[in-house]
Amino acid sequence: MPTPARTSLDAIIAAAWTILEMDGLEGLTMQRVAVAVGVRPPSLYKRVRSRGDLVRLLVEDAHRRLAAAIDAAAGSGDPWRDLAAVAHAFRAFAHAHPRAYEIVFGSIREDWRPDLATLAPANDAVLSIAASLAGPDQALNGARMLVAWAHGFVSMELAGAFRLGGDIDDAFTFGIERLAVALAAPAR
Amino acid sequence: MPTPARTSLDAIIAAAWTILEMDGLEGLTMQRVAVAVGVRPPSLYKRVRSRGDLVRLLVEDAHRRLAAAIDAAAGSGDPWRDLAAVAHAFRAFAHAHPRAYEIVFGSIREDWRPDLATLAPANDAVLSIAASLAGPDQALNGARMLVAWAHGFVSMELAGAFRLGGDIDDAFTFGIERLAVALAAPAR
DNA sequence: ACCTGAACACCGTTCAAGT
DNA sequence: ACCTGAACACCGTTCAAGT
Repeated sequence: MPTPARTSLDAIIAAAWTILEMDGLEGLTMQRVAVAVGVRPPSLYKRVRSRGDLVRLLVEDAHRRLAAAIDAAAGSGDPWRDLAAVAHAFRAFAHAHPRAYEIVFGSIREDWRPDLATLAPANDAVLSIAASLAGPDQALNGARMLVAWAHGFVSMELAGAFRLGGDIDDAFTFGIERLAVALAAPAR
Repeated sequence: MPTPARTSLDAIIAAAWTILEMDGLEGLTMQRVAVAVGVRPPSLYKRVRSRGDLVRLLVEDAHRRLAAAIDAAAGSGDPWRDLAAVAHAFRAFAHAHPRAYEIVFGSIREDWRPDLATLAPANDAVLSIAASLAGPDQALNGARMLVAWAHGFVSMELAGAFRLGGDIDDAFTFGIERLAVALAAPAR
């Protein structure tokens, strides 16, 4: 005799986000998710293959949201302005959703990595900025320099790694300005 | 009646490194460490307060080794040459000891973070390079830009995040050259 | 068709008991 | 003084049994 579904994949993902943003990956247990959606742990396996699978769904979701935020920030037509806008949007996302940011860049695991297409809008935006500033030949190198710097800065900031004082906002703005100069400058 | 010690803190740390480099943080269990040093899990708590405490010891050790590698690479007197040497030493360390690198930059946890003094040699080397290139007023901002870029690049590389093809070594060299230009250039 | 209790193989950690 | 088995409170996951 069929039993009505007592939860859903969407409810599970929503509950997982709440727990993840509160207590991080290590706090995200199947037991806590089960309690949050009102079923017993074994029932979760009707919607999700494993805990790892659930994490993969969250990583994909986070990728999509980050890509959308970056894409929305670009498009002014001025690469200098776009660079600053994208960098600030990137950092703002990380500050607003630190755990989401963390799992996007922190999950080494092959099986948690979403499709390249999910990130395509963000990739395109950054590549276009880099091509405008550094020329099409150096677009990929330039984009990698931009993303590496932005990710390194934000992840160190979130990790509390900037411990020598000074103004962090100022350091971020400094980086944006000098990066634009560096990309636009001819190689020495 | 006293019993002779059957293991030591050094043996525990050495075993932990082997396990960590092989299977990462999640593979580092007290049970596996105990087996590796030839005691039962409860005995580990005579040398180490907790698993977290053991991880903290590893993080400290990794910090020291990374700082030493960076310090050794600098000191030519030429900031352009030093910048390249330090960047390559930094990347080489990450490639040679990916898990050690990972726990140095990846551990958000307050209680795992070692003393600032452990990193002092590396901080000094990078600050000195940045001061030479960008001037003393922008030394801290410049150093933060350098470290953010290097860490972002290497961590993305280790995570397999550069997925659009192209030559990664080339992108790294490109970054070094443009960073030097960017720091040495006057603000626009 | 979905949910559940019971079970299994793991964790980290504590502690009384052994030597 | 150090080591151990047993125990506790947790994990993720499977599966037969219930509705």
